[in-house]
Amino acid sequence: MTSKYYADEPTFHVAVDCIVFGFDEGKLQVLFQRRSIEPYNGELTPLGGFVGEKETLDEAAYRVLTERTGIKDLLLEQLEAFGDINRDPGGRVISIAYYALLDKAHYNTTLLNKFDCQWIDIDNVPVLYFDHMKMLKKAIMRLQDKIGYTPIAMKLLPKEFTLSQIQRLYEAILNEELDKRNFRKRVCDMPYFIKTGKIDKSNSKRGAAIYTFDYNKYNELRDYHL
Amino acid sequence: MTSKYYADEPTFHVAVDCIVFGFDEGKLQVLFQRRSIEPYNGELTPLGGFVGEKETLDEAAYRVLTERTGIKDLLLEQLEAFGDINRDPGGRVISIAYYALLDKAHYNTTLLNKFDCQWIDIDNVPVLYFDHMKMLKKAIMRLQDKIGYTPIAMKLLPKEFTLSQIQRLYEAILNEELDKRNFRKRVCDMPYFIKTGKIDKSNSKRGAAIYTFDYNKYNELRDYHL
DNA sequence: CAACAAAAGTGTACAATCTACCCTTTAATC
DNA sequence: GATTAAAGGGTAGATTGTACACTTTTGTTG
Repeated sequence: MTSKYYADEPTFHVAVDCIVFGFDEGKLQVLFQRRSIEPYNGELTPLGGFVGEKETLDEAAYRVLTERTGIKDLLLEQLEAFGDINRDPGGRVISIAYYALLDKAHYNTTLLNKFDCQWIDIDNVPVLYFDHMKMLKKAIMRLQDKIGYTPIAMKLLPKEFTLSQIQRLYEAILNEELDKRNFRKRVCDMPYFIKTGKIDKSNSKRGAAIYTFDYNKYNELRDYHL
Repeated sequence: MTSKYYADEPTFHVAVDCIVFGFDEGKLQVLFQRRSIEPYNGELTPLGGFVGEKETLDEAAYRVLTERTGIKDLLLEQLEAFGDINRDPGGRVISIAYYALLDKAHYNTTLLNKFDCQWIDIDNVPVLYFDHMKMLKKAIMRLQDKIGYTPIAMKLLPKEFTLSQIQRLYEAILNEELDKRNFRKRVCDMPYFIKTGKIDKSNSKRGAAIYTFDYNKYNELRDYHL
């Protein structure tokens, strides 16, 4: 890396590591990849990669995610930079941790094999190396926090969903049971959850009302309050 | 930077930038330094410096702060990594932004001149270069957020303080007036605000009760809830 | 020394929000 | 038409948040 003014300063490898969340069969899941380079070749790690000279940190994270999941519509947010000296025994690497939320339904499963990735239930995550467990914990805490005041969790669901599905999602994220009546009240009070009129019969004989999330209305209301 | 395994990957300059808050005469203030290198030599910037090969990010931030303020007891927390390609016209530099809270009473003012630093009222900050305004805004938002559920703001006050002082501090941070009775109720309900029995007459004829913050008790209670 | 000024200190009623809690509806299946 | 399995809906009580105004104290001043 050449620099006109700062040439005497040290330089570092910079990487991104993405904790990718999905939701399937009532379980919160995280996407891992088998590492294909030394050291720790073969171990599970979050989706990561080095930052390129011509890309921002966000772009690097987005590139890593899209190339390995095939999904372009996802929520991506930086967590924190990790820079302990020996965090990576392969060399000094400063890693910018991200978390991402995506709808597994859009996942290109052929990429699972190509990149040797796998989804793992959140309560079944194995030992992680480096400081990846710290990243995962931070990601979970951030997610738990943030679903309390923004509807980001909707990024984990298909465009159309039932109230029961949202509740199961929230329960999976918060790792606790929620009262059905109180939960539905809160959701239905928000004007950006729209009842489509359609009915989903896949999970009950009676059928459940199908809702969508109106991002336009949500953004309008948010902007209005700023 | 040599690396056994990652030698082919690009490397970057990595810096830390610290938004340092102080509190004086009822005003929230930020510490700036006149930049002494090109480009933008002479402009005001947050306290920053390059990360060294043998230090973590936190250590780099702490080093920059202690060497330029003389203060060792301060709250330091990472905000976010900034990595836009042209954020620094002097070269590609990835900057890890921090914010810090310290008690100006302990500030070594001889260092103000030595490092060409100055305190500026939060409502009087000039145009900032690079992405420093983003960092400042993020720091303020984080601070505003966080004082709602943790007592970090106490790091901005001397060890002993009056209730009026805390209230003025909170008002300065939140940039709004608070109801005196409600505010005092909330503070006094917390068992780690300790009335010393001493009285401060510097600001009123009547005199105000002097309190301290009991960090031990606070940590005990926090730990208990985890 | 009496009046004044300036900040400290205190309590209550109302509103809003959160929480706990169970029975009815619907339609597919047998 | 009996059974089943999930969806759907309302209320009372507790807790929390908010709005609001006067008294106390003591140094200063005339």
